[in-house]
Amino acid sequence: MSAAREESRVPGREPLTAPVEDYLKAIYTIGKGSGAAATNEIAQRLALAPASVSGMVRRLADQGLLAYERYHGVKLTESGRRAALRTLRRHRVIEAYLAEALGYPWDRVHEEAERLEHAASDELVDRMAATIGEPEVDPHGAPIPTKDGSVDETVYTSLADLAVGASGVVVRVADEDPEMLRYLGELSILPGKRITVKSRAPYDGPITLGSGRQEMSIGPALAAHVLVAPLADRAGKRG
Amino acid sequence: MSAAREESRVPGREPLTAPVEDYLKAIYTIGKGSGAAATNEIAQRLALAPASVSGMVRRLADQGLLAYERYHGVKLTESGRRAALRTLRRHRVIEAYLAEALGYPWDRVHEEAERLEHAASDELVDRMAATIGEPEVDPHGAPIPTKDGSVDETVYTSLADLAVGASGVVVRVADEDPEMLRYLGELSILPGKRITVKSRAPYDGPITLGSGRQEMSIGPALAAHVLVAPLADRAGKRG
DNA sequence: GCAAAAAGTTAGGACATACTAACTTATTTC
DNA sequence: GAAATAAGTTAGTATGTCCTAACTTTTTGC
Repeated sequence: MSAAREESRVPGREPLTAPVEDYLKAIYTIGKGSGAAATNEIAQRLALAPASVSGMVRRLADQGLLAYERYHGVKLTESGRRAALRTLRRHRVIEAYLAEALGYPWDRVHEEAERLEHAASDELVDRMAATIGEPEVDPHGAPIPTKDGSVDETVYTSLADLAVGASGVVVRVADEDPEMLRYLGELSILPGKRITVKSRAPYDGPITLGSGRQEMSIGPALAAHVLVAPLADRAGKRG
Repeated sequence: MSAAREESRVPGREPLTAPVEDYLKAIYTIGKGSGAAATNEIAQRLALAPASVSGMVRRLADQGLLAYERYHGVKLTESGRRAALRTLRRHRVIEAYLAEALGYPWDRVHEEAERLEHAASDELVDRMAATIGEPEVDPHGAPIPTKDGSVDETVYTSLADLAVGASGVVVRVADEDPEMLRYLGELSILPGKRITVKSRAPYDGPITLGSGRQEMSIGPALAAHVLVAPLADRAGKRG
């Protein structure tokens, strides 16, 4: 009976709990591309008290999922990174599937995926991906990790950093805030859209954008959440 | 801050945890049609120690989900019944969806649904149901509760109880054991199949069945897991 | 380079869920 | 109807995750 309960004691193969998966995801996205994640950042992203993070982080280090030095933040180990990417893949495949196959509006896929990612098996996720044609990005443009754990880690410019006069194609928008997503949708600032920065008012003022014949103005906070692939600047700076 | 955490304190509207949903489902299926559920039965169905059930059952009673009298089993309250049926609906819609939309084999939908049922929102479940045409039963023939909490509670005869010479249409098979489902699939004892009991060997011996031109023999344990709607007996007893 | 501020940690506790061991109540059997 | 058996409960404990309060370490700003 105790044997039955200890089943697969292969080290590092025990299924991770939902909170653990959330920590790993958070740490991965914070420290994306090598950086370390600070306790407070993790706490903020997960809406937890910093003290809780200290505690959890120590346990995760014991499990070999991350490297932890007291007072100096954490970094995922290879095994932690793999686990994080597995969860991220689930999340993004599920988002894409909900949007594609079930007609979910793009502002609500995140919340639903946030719960399903912990319950869906790898097989389910793979079937979903296959059914909608192995998408490479989720509905917000975030790249979907492959099964073997590789992701596109290209770093894009945000609309807030694009020079006046420059153009870019929207590749990705922040996915967590439904209201923001609805607003971006209204403005039709969507992945794939081509946008030009017409002008930028001083003192963090509004940024005026052109897209096709449309012209609009958004604040820098919003602009920071829109990532673009810059296009060869056809016009130089003007404005 | 404490206000933010106590949010929706409407009594009986707090989201239920996965274990609680599992208890309610188990209690519902055990006491289906009014009966009370015994502690040991609940424990067995959930693979828990009876002591754990005693503890949980008291908490569920405090929450108004069931009526509990020490040493005398439990019965769901109306609110408990509603919660159980909500979970059962999720489970069965998910099973049906996995089979229909994602090509899941019928012996594996149960396990996957067992986890997803706790993570899927009502909206997701409703979209799934709509997408596959509002099915009335899951892949094993179990009736899907409607959104407003009604279910078909017809009690069917099992193949083990069908008289020799009698015929019936398979309406439902037990859903939990993948191996059994695969075996039934091989024999093509599937919901919708018409089957006649040809003979029954004494002392719990094998039951011989006819279905179309096919003839086969199964044990009474397996037969007990196949529910049928008896057909008017066209031939009287013979054999 | 030291004081104030920020960041992070430990201590101690809560809650949900499970367990085993020991006990109590109910049911069965003769 | 009393003893044996079955069913169910309580007591005490463990684990995972979270919290607040108090403390320590690091960083920042002059």
